[in-house]
Amino acid sequence: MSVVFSCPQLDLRQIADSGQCFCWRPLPSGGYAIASGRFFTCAFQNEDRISLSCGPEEFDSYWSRYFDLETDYAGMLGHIPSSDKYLSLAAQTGKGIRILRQEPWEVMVSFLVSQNNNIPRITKSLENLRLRFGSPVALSGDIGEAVSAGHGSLYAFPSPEQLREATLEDFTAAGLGYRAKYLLRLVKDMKDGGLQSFLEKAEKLEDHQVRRLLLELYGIGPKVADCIALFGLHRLNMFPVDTHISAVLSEVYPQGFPREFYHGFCGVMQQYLFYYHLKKSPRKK
DNA sequence: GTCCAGGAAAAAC
DNA sequence: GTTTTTCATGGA
Repeated sequence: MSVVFSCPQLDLRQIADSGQCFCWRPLPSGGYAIASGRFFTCAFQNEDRISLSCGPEEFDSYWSRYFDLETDYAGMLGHIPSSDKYLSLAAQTGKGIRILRQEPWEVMVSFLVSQNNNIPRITKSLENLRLRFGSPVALSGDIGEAVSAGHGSLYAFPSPEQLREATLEDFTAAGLGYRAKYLLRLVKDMKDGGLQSFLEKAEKLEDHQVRRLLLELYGIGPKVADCIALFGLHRLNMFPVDTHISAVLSEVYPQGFPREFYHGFCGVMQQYLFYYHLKKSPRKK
């Protein structure tokens, strides 16, 4: 069973390489196995046409929203003036990137682990958490074959409650390094409905207040807070500054990035800049 | 061996 | 209040 849809501003490979999600596994056949929440699908692309291995009901209720299909990315791209050569080139390079509506908890943990770390190891650590503490996801037959062939994840990301019995040693063994103590505290704070009340509280707040709320959590600083707000809470105006963006700012925008001009969707521009700089950086697989 | 990776907490100034 | 040091770990 599959759903096919068309979307010009959606490139699976670009999204997979954009560093906003760590739960996509490339399949030998060219697509990706994607795990999010209690759902699991395989995605394939042929030019503008995307194919998802799920039923129409699951597409309407989950994946359509996940891929942020109702947001107008073409309009944002069109807002970039040709006078900004660098951003124009970056946006042209990554015009298929969208900000996914991922599960907030998965994003919180992912970017907590991401600090002073590299993408392959982040991916590995999160995968370890799934294998050790997550529940197996239900797969229909054809998906199961595709996934097992690609050694994809067959486990959902563990909830705070599923992680409650985990010890510091467990998280260290998963490869978190010194970040293990951060996750231990985060689980303690978010279990037993803590996550739900946190999200309900955040929903009512302005961007800068959400940021402040996130900063109160142990192990979450400015950059990680912005990433969680952008990728986990879909606050599209957040502009996380990491090592890559910092390099771009000093090289291209010594006066600072014109955030006011892109008010409301600075985070999308940040993704274009990040992806472009990441692609140019020497560290390749 | 050294350096770096989507940084943040703790210590030192 | 601002700057510097420390923190695990694996890969180049």
